[in-house]
Amino acid sequence: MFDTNVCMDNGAAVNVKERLVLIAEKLFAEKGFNSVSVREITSKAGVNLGAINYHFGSKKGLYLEVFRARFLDRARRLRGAFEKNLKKEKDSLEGVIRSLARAILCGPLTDEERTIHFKLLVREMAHPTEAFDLITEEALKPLLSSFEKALKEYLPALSEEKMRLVMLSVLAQILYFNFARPKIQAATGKTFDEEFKKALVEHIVAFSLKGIEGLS
Amino acid sequence: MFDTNVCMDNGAAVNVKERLVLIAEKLFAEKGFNSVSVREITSKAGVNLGAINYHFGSKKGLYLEVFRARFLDRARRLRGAFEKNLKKEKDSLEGVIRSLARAILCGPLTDEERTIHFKLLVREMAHPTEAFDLITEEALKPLLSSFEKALKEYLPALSEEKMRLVMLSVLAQILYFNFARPKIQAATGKTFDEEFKKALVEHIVAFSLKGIEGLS
DNA sequence: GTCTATAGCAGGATAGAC
DNA sequence: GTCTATCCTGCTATAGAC
Repeated sequence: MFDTNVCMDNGAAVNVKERLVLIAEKLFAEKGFNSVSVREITSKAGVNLGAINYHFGSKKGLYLEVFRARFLDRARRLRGAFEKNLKKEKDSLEGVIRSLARAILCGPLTDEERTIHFKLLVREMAHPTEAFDLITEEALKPLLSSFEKALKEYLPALSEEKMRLVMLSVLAQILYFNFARPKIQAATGKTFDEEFKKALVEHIVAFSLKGIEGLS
Repeated sequence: MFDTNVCMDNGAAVNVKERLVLIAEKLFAEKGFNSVSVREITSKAGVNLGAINYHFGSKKGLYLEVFRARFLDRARRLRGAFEKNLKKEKDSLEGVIRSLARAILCGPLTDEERTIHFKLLVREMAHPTEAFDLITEEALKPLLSSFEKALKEYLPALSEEKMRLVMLSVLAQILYFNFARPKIQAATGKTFDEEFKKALVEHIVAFSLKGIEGLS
């Protein structure tokens, strides 16, 4: 009669498995793997305590599923947006930087998705688990090699080593502005609204563009 | 006869309380508060399980003591080094940036101290606890206002808002290069030795200097 | 001050009814 | 597939011997 896996939650129909992944990634991003309990996940998802072990085998299995099912999808959308931006932007170094910054900060991700995405990423970078290789191979390498290839067109003389450092400096700012919101708010006195985010994008583009040009 | 609080550990004489703080800050930095147990701390410190509650009241008390006794001391040394560098450096914007970058990355802290310091800082920025206010008021604000004051001399036209963003961009890179070592190593193929660290300093100085100049 | 023992609780995982 | 009840482990914190 009814598909008992499906229910209405905030207007979005999702089954139990999906709901667990959705709630879990929020909590894992916010507090880290060890600071989240299966009891918290299941109660917030409104499902049974045993559901995680039934569907994913273990808490760790759910954590990995978050990356397989959600993180990688977002990473692909980010990379797609970057490459689409590249074609639209004017043919310049600034165009390349702007394409990346816009893809990540104004791109296909909602504000909440972006927060989750980069908090998960930073956590894995600081304290790698089994998900680290997956992220590196399937998400970071493809995006960074696209970026590197685009940069090389305008900076043919820049050594590969400097190129890597440049990409890390840009990444550092993007990750930091997403990760350290409490500090950013304390330092600037601003709330993280759309206007402020746009100012951040402009800042990162301007700062990084000159920084990169200065190295060549 | 003997002071039973004192023992030799790797050549350094420290009492039980100090040993606990020393070991605890390493573990808290590496894994985060919730992922470290008092059993792990006491056993690695070679002291009794009850010692933490006896000396600090609770695990949280020990965590706060890490910041009061160790973090703030390092922060003061960092700020002192920055201001000392400022006097020695040539009178220029580059001198200001270099003073900060050198203070933090080649300054009074050992490599291990720097790793611990900035991992603790990033954790508090991402997920503030009671220690956050302490850090902000006693460590970050003093250093950043020194930096801001020095910058203003060479960039009188730069708005306060842009100044704040600049400082955050510089901080972002420093934090990231200290926090995301696994990723940095994966991306560059380098080990984190002295030579590589020097290259990182040079990179951050060069990248940020041009980035800042471009904004004025 | 330092130790052992243990209280008291929360964690992940599982078994078995429905 | 879902639920409840429960096992067992590990946690923080404390009490009390020495």
